[in-house]
Amino acid sequence: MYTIKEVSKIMDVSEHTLRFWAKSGFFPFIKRDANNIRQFSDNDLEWVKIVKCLRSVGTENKSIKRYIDLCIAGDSTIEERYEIIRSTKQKALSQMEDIKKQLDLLEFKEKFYQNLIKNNLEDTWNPMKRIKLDTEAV
Amino acid sequence: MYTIKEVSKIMDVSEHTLRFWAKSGFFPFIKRDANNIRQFSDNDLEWVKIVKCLRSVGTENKSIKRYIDLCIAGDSTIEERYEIIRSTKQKALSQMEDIKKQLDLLEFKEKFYQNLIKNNLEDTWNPMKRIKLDTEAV
DNA sequence: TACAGCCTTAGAGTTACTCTCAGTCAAGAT
DNA sequence: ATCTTGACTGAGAGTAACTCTAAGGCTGTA
Repeated sequence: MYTIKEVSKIMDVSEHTLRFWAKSGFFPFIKRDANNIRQFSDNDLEWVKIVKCLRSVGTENKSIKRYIDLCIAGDSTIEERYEIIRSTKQKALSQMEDIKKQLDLLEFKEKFYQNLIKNNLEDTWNPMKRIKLDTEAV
Repeated sequence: MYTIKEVSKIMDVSEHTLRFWAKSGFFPFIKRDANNIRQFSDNDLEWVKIVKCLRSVGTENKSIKRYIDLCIAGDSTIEERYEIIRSTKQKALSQMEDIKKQLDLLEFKEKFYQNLIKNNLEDTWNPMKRIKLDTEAV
């Protein structure tokens, strides 16, 4: 059993956010002790994990709540849950593709600046060697 | 030369957002025609592209403005711009890693639901075959 | 008795849009 | 000559998902 502080450290989610998510109905199974303090079980950590996963792919909290509610509802919702997971996976894959493209651009810029720095150093004695690319400001 | 509507389509950014970004000082080079209408050049599209790139990796608008201002300032800011690009690239790489991890979880869940669906269909005549994983709700 | 750690509700602040007016202007079609 | 379209502006409300502070309360330990 873990306190909210421990869960915050283990899962790298702020206590604020964990309480916010709890209030949003994302963790319906968390037990409380005699003093009303949340006691996260290992299984509860799995719920934090899936919520984190859905959030990190940009799933809205409303849709996360929907998924949780479907889980609670039981076996009759399995197909809908399966579809949610599948479409989330597709979303994650297209995000991967997007980040790859952005990485290409960033690597191009990185090399561009590396060359620029090299040339500028040479400029110390040869000011004619400057190169500019059209995408860069004067 | 492109109108804002065309740029919106080409770059897949809403006109609202383009004007918002323009007002934020992200496109200092856009020319206007006699009627004050923005005329995006191909070079301006490159600026939209880098802004999109920085945003998609989660760079704050404040930092994007900083980068643009450094570009305007000229050669003396090349090293700082290089560092920004490098750290942004690192950020993108760690986001890739994160998405990969989330994909692992989503694929695990996907298979889990596939099995569940298979077993539930068999349950039609054999109700004893049900399997549940502890991470799933009743 | 002080303090740390947990709890609650309420509410303000933040970021980056997102959208809706309301009003202006100019070019082209009817 | 008027109407429609597409662009512009500024103001301002709304949104999501936090993020943080404040105020107050309980409990177990030093």
